[in-house]
Amino acid sequence: MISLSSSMEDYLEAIYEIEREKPAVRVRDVARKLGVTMPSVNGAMKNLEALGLIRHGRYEHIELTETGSVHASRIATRHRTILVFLTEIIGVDVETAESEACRIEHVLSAATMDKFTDYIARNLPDPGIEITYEDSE
Amino acid sequence: MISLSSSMEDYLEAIYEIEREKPAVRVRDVARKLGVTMPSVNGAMKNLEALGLIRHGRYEHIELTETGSVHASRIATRHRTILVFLTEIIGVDVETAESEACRIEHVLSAATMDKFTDYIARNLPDPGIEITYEDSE
DNA sequence: TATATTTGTTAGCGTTAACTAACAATCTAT
DNA sequence: ATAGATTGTTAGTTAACGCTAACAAATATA
Repeated sequence: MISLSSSMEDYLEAIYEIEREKPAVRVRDVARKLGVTMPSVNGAMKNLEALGLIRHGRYEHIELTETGSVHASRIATRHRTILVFLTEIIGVDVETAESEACRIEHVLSAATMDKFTDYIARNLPDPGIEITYEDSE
Repeated sequence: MISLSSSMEDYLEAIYEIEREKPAVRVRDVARKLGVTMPSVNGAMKNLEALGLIRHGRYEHIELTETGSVHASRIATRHRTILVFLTEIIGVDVETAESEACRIEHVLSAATMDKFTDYIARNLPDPGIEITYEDSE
């Protein structure tokens, strides 16, 4: 099981999101999305490439590998879960929730995440949200 | 408003807790509680002293200042709130919740903490009502 | 009291991860 | 085709924060 730092998880997640927004992911996009400089992205990309999570030729665009994609989507799911939880259940405003989800997503165990998912499924006040969970009733 | 790193908050909180367990707080105690070496504690103490949050003479015991105490108790309260939330509401086991509370406590805004407190107050399982927050099948 | 053990400190190193400055490649538009 | 803008890279710095090794003070004990 690959274990990544919060920082590397952020990069991976950013790439994953940009992949869904644009035809190609470039260093510049990642830098912009995360609010860091391009050299920082460059260093991180070397790191993620060494871990087999992305492919990135010099001056080329960035791609997630299969493994990288699996990891990234796991992180993205955590993010969404925490976001829904904070906004829909706890009542935190979207902006705050967004920024706090970014940090919480790195610190919860898989087991706790599952409990969150279950709890949300059973307690969502408004069932008409675009994410559907299993019927628990 | 003083802003501390997660690491410094951990040290402050540890001192606060040890103060309630023992007559004097020593470098050794903090090191043991946080699972770091004494030199690490030493460095952190210099840091916290420079910030006016503790007093610590060479080879002497460690004390929280008034400001330090206020900060530390705020962190401790966050910790307890998150712990209660994870165990009582979400149903995470105490051990996992303890370790995750340690990390979440550093990343939530005061506003979000308030929402959590409110939510807990409104949703703490009441012995008189049949609410299940664990999978009870 | 002298020595051993425990506790505290200092110095110096390694890692992570950000940054700036300078340089290189690529792309765009004339 | 080439000048200028944009994007990417490299090198080197900085800061936080952990560590080990070595030394110093304090405490306990023979």
